[in-house]
Amino acid sequence: MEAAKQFRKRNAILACLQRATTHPSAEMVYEMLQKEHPDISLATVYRNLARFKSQGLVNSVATVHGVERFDAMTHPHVHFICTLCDAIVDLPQMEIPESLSAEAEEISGCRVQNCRLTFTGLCEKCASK
Amino acid sequence: MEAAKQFRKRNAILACLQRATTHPSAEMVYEMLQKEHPDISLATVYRNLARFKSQGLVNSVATVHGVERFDAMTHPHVHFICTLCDAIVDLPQMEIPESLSAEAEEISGCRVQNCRLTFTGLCEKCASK
DNA sequence: AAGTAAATGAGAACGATTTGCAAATAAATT
DNA sequence: AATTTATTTGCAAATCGTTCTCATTTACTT
Repeated sequence: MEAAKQFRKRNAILACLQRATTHPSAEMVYEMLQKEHPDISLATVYRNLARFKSQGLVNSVATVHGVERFDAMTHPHVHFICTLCDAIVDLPQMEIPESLSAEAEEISGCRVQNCRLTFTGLCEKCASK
Repeated sequence: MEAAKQFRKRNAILACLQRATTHPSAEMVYEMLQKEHPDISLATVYRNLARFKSQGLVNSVATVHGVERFDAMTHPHVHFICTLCDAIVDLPQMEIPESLSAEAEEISGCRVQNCRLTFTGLCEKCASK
């Protein structure tokens, strides 16, 4: 009973995402979990990310340089992506007007399920160089 | 002088993008050019898309299922992506308020260069099934 | 404890994109 | 027009993120 009970890696992956503020990629999650779970496999990270996505627990925020980035904040919000350092930050102060989706539906006849507002440019750090 | 003068493939690729309304991927551009240029190479398409992007002639609109999609309309506008058939359509009737970028800059200290508003859901065709 | 189902690790497979290199084409120079 | 130089291209190999296969381990049920 000494040996720490072996919890599912899945929980660790979700928890990692929930505490992250960096909108990490699969690889980043894998690296962040190295201390806690040195034996984790990258495949497990990918598998569980896919599962979380299909469960709606996690969203894909963007693909930056061919790398998908994730977010456990599923409530739609605004993002900023730095084109220099690839940082993705939330802009929680900005609201996406509810009315936008309705407007899009009316105009296009599409059924809108999701809305994403993303700015790109230079983040504060990179801009001040 | 009989033989048609050999124009650069580059022009054909850009022209193809400019007349396309589908926000094609590199592969789609390649296929669309088959009749006109059966000897074109996929690598050439990729190379020129990268060049156009760095020149600001073409924008990357989204990455759908790991495939990058392009647009020669560089003026920022609204897109809708169908999660069923992967179609990407413009919603030119919807405007992105200029003020949004300024607001984002004030709030975050970032330097905003670009803004993207994207809806996802079911397109008209797919919704009516 | 045995049997079944789900989760995982390791590495192979896959697919989109990039790159190296030699040949083809265009542009510049004489 | 011939020669040199720079750019563009086709092809195939390489790269890299992601997915898949399969054998093993872990959890659950009886």
